[in-house]
Amino acid sequence: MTKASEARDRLLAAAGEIFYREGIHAVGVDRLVSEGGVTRATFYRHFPSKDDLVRAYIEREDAALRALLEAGATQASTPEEALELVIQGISTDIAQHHTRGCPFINAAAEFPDSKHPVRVAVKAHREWFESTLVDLLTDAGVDDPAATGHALVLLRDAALVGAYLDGPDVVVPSFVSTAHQVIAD
Amino acid sequence: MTKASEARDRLLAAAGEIFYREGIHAVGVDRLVSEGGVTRATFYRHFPSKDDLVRAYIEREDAALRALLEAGATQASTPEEALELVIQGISTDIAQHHTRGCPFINAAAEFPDSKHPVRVAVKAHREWFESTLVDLLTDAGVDDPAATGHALVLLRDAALVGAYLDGPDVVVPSFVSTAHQVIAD
DNA sequence: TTTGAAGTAGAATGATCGTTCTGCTTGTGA
DNA sequence: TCACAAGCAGAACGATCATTCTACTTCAAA
Repeated sequence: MTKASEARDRLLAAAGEIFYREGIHAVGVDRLVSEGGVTRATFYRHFPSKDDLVRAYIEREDAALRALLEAGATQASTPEEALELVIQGISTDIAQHHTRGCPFINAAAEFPDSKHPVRVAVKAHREWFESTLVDLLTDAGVDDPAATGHALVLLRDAALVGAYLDGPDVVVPSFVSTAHQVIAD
Repeated sequence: MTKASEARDRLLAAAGEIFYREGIHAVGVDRLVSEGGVTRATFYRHFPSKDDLVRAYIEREDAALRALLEAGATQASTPEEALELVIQGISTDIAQHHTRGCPFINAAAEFPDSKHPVRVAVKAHREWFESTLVDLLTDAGVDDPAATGHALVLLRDAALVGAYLDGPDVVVPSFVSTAHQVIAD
């Protein structure tokens, strides 16, 4: 577990907001420390470099989505209900919080090297998300859960990107109906 | 029409390659002029600022895709055939050229301001692409061409992003089959 | 009681950013 | 012939980049 630290939490929270809203290479350490209410020394005490803060930001987004899915999984009584909760959870998440696209896709756009820690973290997130969907689809008895799971991952990508570039009002309903269609087979 | 200039063409071609492969904020003018075989003075003679070069890069990508679709449209004898050529054209384009994601989505990730010229150019491209698809779908007599056209735009987004992050071998076939399914209704 | 880690504040590093400048050469149209 | 735009080469601008540093304070555990 990461050590508890108010300053670290403040910095990471501010960085998450700014990185998502304005991009990663576009914001400097000056912005990060001033908006985080933290000094440069404190920054580099907790993160060896800016890249490490970026990786922590990606892993934080990953953890948030895992929590979202786990909440749905424990709340549901059937696999079908769990799938429905996942779809609804993603929809409200897109409409309310992730209005600037997919944090993982956006980060990947800025890091072309697939071996960079940020890209590795993005890959890990996508693999977890897909395998979790495949498990749910298998439990629900869907035909070809592997292909359906992959299709749902792509659908979520499209929904997040589309909500950013075309607006959520058109895209989110389209995502919900297409997701149902894909699951129903 | 833009004035003919070897140096300008060289610079724009090199910039297109580098921006797409490595990102936009990540590459400086030094790289652009050295890889383009052009001096700084020539750079700023043709483009008032780096932002203008970025906009030219986006518009160049837009023009290339318009050419791709127009080639398919003139080659096909029926609307159904034209749609098929579009799907196949996008597929081979993703597998062969656009292996680093969607240039428009990637650029949008780096430019949060929706009024920025780059974002305006991206929006114009997406609106043209969607309306062109809707026209084709209307000619082909598909039910609800507006919704189907929008779904196809999202599918292409997902295919480009997925091919970059998960690999084209899994994603492109999935794109083709889902596109057919959406058109068939 | 004391040691040390964690915090604040701010100066300073060298590198790179986008942009502008001075000179010199070349080719083309008036 | 000559004027001028387009190209070359490279220095220089101030600003900002990520990172490191010194100096002082606070506070909890040993």
